[in-house]
Amino acid sequence: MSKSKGEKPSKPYPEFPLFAHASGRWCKKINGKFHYFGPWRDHEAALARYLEQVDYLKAGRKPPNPEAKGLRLWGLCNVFCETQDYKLSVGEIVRSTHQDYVETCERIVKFFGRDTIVEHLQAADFQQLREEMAKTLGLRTIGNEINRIRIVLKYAYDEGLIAHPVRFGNQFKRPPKSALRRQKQAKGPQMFTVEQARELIRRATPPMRAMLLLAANCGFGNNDCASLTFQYLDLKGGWHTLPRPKTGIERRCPLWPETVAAIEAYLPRRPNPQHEEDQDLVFITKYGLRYVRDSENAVSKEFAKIRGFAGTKGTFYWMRHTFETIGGESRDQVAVDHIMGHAKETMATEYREWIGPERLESVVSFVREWLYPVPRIVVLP
DNA sequence: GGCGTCTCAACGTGATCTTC
DNA sequence: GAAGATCACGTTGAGACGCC
Repeated sequence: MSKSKGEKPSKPYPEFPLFAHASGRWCKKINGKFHYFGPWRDHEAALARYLEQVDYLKAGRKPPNPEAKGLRLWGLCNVFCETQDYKLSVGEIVRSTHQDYVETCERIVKFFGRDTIVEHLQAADFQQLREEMAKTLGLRTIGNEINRIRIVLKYAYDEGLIAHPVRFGNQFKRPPKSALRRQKQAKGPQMFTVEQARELIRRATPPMRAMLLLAANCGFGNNDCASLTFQYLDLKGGWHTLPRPKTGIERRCPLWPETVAAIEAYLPRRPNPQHEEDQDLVFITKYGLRYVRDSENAVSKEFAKIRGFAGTKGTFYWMRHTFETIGGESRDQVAVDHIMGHAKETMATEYREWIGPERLESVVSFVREWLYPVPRIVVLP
């Protein structure tokens, strides 16, 4: 028995994406397979359905059933983001973390589709998402993103928005530490040779020379330099006692004569700070601002110029890596960690009350001899 | 002690605007 | 015109804490 479908219609307009299939329906071939979107008699409804489903079909996923009941992905993301808005407003999280969550929500809505029922997501869906992320993101970033995606979907279960936890599958986990280590090794060492370090210091502007010497001498990073205040700097005694801004970990370090001299050479040229709260900062940009601010890192940018002159690659932070590596050769890792401001919460650090200054001096002298070797006088017998 | 979860901060870059 | 500031976005490293 054949149904009469009438005369096969032509496209209502040239850009219309579907074609009239002999079965009486509007059709489109996607990924090598024919999909049907409605009868000839209602081309607008067929087009609307096509537009709803095309992204899912192109991605090789099943489009959601509009009649299906359950929490939709966009609904979950809205509620989750409202919670994060609140956390941001009361200071529980910072702006960058809030932004990370918003972008994670945007990513899963874009990939899975806004109308996807959360409880319909399966391990295979997450595997596809991971493969998609792997096309553009590094291992570390994929791990962090996977983390946040799991947080969003865990939130749905914790809040009672879905009856069962989402199954992510065995593949949708942070990359193992071994893989992260392999990727790091593949990139090669991120430190300067002694010739590169000397050339960078030699070619630097006065403030950058002082900052580079602080990095080589004390393992300072960009923000350490930008946050250093006179309160924590004893040029006469030759010590700094700046706690690490990132962690608040206490640390102190003896300064080389070269470092003291570079800071003293810079200070007469130090511009006046624009803002009252920056009065005590040692390093100020030529426009009177602090070097590292919310969306600006003038240390990185100024270093990039010097790096160009010196004909080397790397970042300012590599000098910190260099200190850690060369300092480690002194065989007193505890003293190196203290100077670096690393918090290693072991029982030993719990019981250790202090580290003698001679141990810190020994480490920085070791690095200094690497950078500025003293000619040895050999006394012949 | 090891690992997973959650969070935060630092680093890096490019386009565009502003100031000197 | 050059240098620095601003904005936006992406990437990476690491600490705190809880659970097994």
